[in-house]
Amino acid sequence: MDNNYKIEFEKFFSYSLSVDCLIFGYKDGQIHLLLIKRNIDPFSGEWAIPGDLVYPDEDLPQAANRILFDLTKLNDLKLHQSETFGHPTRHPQGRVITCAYFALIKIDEVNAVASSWANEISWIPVHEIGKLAFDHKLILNSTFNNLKIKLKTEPICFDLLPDKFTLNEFQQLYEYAFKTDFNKANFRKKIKQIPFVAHNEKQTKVKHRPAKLFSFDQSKYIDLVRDELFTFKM
Amino acid sequence: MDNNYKIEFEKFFSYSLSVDCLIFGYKDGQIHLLLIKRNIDPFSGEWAIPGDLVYPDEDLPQAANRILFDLTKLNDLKLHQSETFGHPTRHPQGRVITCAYFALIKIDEVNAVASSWANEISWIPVHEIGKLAFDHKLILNSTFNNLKIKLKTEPICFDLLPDKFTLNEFQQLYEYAFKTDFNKANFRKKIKQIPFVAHNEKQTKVKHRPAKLFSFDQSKYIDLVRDELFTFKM
DNA sequence: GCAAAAGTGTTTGGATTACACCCATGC
DNA sequence: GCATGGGTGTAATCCAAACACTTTTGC
Repeated sequence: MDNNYKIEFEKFFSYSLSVDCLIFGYKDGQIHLLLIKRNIDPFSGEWAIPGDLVYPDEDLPQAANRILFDLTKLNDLKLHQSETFGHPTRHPQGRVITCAYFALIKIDEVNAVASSWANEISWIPVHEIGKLAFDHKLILNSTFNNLKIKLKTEPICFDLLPDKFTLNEFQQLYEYAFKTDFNKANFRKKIKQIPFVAHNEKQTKVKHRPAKLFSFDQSKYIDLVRDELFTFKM
Repeated sequence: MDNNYKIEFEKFFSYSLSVDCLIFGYKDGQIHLLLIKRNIDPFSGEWAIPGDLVYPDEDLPQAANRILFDLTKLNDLKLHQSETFGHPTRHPQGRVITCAYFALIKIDEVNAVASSWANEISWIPVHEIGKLAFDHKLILNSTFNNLKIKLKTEPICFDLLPDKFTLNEFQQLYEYAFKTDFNKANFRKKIKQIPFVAHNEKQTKVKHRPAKLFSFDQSKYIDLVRDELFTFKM
């Protein structure tokens, strides 16, 4: 960005608007976040949450979906709005207000790729993320909190889990998110009401008794909720 | 820098940013929202949520606090961020992104006043609010939902209740918010753990047995939470 | 057989619910 | 006295936590 550019910027407009897109995935018992390594100043070389300015005539979720698509080639995923950050000095080069969205993806079904604006990307376990560019650590903390709140009341964990999962993978997702251990027997009693499809398939390549595979029964869930026979609660 | 570039640029950054401030109060067993009657187009003559453009060098909560102060002369209240709305056509005169905040006030301690930009204001029970200007009905619905979620997990009900309240006023606040009736004896058992100051005073001017007055014991609450002896849950 | 994790049953104590009853005040 | 809401006790039930136990696989 050359200097003229910045002068024009400040002369005509006092602020601009961006969205940041926090893409969460689950593997190896850990919730990961997709980060990009910045290759332009400011914060060149540092890890950041993917984001971009909102285009004219583009709705905010649409902008977030564009970023998501650029990185994952995934389309039309459910986006969850998180917090909006607008502190006057949060961006060193001008006033940029950013609205954070998060998306949950089945990590084994995508191959996140570098894009024009992100030549190095990486999945990093949420609890191991250190310093980030801008105020992105704040954005992550706030957004992960929002994710945790939704994990308690909506069946969005199944957006993170693979289509077929074991009950232990399911349990470990919550154990990682809330940093607590649950008793296996009690956990299974609690989730008994959740509508699952029990497959005949089992885990393979494990050196112990293989676990049964389950799927979330989306259509049965919708029916149950419609008839007020069940509310998801963890 | 050539001229084309500049035109592109202006187009790109021709948004403006506002905050809307939803001010809730509680009286007569109902949660009320402070609305203003617009006296300029668009939507002149219609009811709307108070809001204003964000000033340069002003943080978002600061802008919301400014609106709150203009209308109520209250300062430094806790503001809760709600949803951000940015649909390209949500404002008929241009692209305006708005970030919604809500504040909870003790309605009997303020005297909401008209201001330069709001010559008619009114407290309206939340469940009786009809059509509003712009997409303000959407904003209200989303924000009242956020309020309800926080009412379940944080002791913010005491920001709405008067300093000294009866247990029935307390109960009725939740009954109004969630549109359900609670059993009195069971409700009182549930709230037994909440730290209250029990006053010797009683209700006056009621034509039945006067109820005892209580206050929320803020400092005890903070101690209990710090020591993880209590979490607010309704 | 052994290690490792899958998977299930029992007991207990605390919380939730339904319901019944008594109490204090104004008129 | 009676109407009105304030205020409390009991018993049945449900739910969550703690814990122990059996099962199935690989090696």
